[in-house]
Amino acid sequence: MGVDERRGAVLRAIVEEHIQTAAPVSSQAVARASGLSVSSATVRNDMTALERDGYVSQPHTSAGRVPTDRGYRYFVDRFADPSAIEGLGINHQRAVSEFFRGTHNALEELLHETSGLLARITQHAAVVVGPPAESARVRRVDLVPLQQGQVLAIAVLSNGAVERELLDVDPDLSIESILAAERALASLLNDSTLHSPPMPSPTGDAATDALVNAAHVALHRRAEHADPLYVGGASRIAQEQDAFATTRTAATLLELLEQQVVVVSLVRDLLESGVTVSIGAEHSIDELRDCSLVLAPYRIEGEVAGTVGVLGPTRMDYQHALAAVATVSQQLGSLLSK
Amino acid sequence: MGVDERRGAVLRAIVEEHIQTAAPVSSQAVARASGLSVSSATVRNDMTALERDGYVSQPHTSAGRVPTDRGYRYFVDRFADPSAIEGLGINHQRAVSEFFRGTHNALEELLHETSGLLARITQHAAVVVGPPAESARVRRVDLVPLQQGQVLAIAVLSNGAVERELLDVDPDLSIESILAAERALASLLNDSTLHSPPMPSPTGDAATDALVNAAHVALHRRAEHADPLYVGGASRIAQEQDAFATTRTAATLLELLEQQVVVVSLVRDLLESGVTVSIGAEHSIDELRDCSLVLAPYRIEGEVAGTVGVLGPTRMDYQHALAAVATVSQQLGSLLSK
DNA sequence: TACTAGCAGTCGAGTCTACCGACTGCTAAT
DNA sequence: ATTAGCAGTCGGTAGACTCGACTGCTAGTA
Repeated sequence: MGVDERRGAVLRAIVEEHIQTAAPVSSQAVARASGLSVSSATVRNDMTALERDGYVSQPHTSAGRVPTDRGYRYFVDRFADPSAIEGLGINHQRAVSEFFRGTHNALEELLHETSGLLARITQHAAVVVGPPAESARVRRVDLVPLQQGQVLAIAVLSNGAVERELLDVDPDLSIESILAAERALASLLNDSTLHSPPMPSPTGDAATDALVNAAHVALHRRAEHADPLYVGGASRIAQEQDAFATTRTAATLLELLEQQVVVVSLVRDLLESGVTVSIGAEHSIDELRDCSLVLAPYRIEGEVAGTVGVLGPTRMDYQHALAAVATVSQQLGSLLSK
Repeated sequence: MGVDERRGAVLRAIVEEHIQTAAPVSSQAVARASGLSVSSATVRNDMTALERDGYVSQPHTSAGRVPTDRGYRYFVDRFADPSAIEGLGINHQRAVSEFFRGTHNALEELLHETSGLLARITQHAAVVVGPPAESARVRRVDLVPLQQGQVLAIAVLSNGAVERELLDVDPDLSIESILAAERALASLLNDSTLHSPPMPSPTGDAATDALVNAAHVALHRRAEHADPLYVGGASRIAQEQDAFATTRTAATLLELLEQQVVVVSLVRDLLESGVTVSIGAEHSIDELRDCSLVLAPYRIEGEVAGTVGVLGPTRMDYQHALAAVATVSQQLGSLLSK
């Protein structure tokens, strides 16, 4: 076995051991656990080399080594097999299957529950990004008068999502005008996507036209900037006492998840560049310095529709997380494709 | 000033000081801050009496006093004026007004954003319980076929809420049957509440009847057990380092909020018995032993429709929290009443 | 050249001690 | 009834010390 190969094995042992124990890993522990039959002294030599190259670091002089972001990266690229669904364990596999075999409600709830499932099996916070409303076709449009001067515009999309916007209208607007607007909207939008920009489409009646336009604009706007984020198991972040040492960071993390927007765009950016594992400082958001993100897109009828992901400390079980997101995304996709 | 009166003042000073400093309060501090002109020795005597009666306690022998749940209770009952909206401060008042003057979307979003507002001004986690769907009238019912064998049932309620359930149906069901079912449902439900139990209503066609019934049952079930909880500022819980000493409790708290159901029923129970402030162990849920809950119902057209509340450590600023929930609930109610 | 054994050195973490200071409780005086 | 003053209690902090888990290095071996 060449020396480079052995160093890889040493790094692997360090990562695996550290993931298990959460403590710096000593040369002895590696010599014992790696399966290599070399002495701890040899491991020590390799460790200094690994440290020189930036794969591991020492918290302080007389301590074992801890993987750096770069070390984790090497480990993931080299040793983690994303297709290894067997990394899940039979119990979790069964849990996933059962979950998706059960009955579910409209899209939003399914996605929310999926994030809970993923959190449960990975023991980390989980995120699910829904399919963008853009790609779904409009199945129905309603304009429902709620009270004087208020109309609720509702669009039902082919994927089961329901977009709605409250509109303020002229209180004296007649029911007939609303109905006319509804008809006009229906013929305008049905079977098209909400993504396409609103176009004027005169019906002859000014009040009706105004309402049609307002509803169209509102629904379009919503479809534009809302692919919602579902977060499950956020409380796990608070449990990760050791990883997010200061309570401070845990709190800011939770806040970040509450705000949603940052996370959504991060996930989208990562996935667009084909990244499925983002480790520590690799992503640019400062609050996520100590976190890793393991992602998998799910496909509806072949098209990438959204993303499921796990958010945990950099010291996380990547094998397991990868297997979990792979399984869940696959099953979610096939359920949604039906 | 009688001795009982003075003891009340001492207790008040202890509570107020403790809320500010988070530390046990010494007799000197009380003598200095209470406005009473007595010596610390006198205060000490009163303190032993207060301790004997269970209003305060000593963390250890040579420490100051800390209010007990009972002490907070007395303080709230006696000194906190729930109608004291001026306890909010002009800035917060303005923030609330501006929030409600801005435009908002459908009910669910408004409530969610309201929880965020309340969290922001109180610096604690906030909850909003939505109006029960039961009381709202049905404005529209849709049955939208999504794909072979799937129909989405949608009910739009007069309060702007939209309830939906996904139904599995016979894949060969004709469009006409679905339309017929939709018409039947509309005449069955329009202007009534979802609360009333489903009744058979034969139309003559078996398949249609089955669908009508399935939709009705599903929507009714949903209206029954779903008055949803909106949680804002959950991350504040993690920030309360001192109050929820162990990370453990913070995590379980967050989990509780995620599960929703426990909190919803607690809030409902409390409000039914007219309680607006529940302190520490007063509520029976063990995980909330160190928390207080400050609630205010909001009314839509005179009827109690839901609740807004603040969830914080027992050591919280009750004055401010009371003022906040009072203002927010009042404004939320009047917005929803329109 | 590649590896190993063994030793010296480093440093964190835990324990012990002593001490300071912040309180209280009590007593005696007003 | 109130107060002043004093003695006693106890948590928290700082310093000294030890222990043990490491590493790095050097010299020796295959």
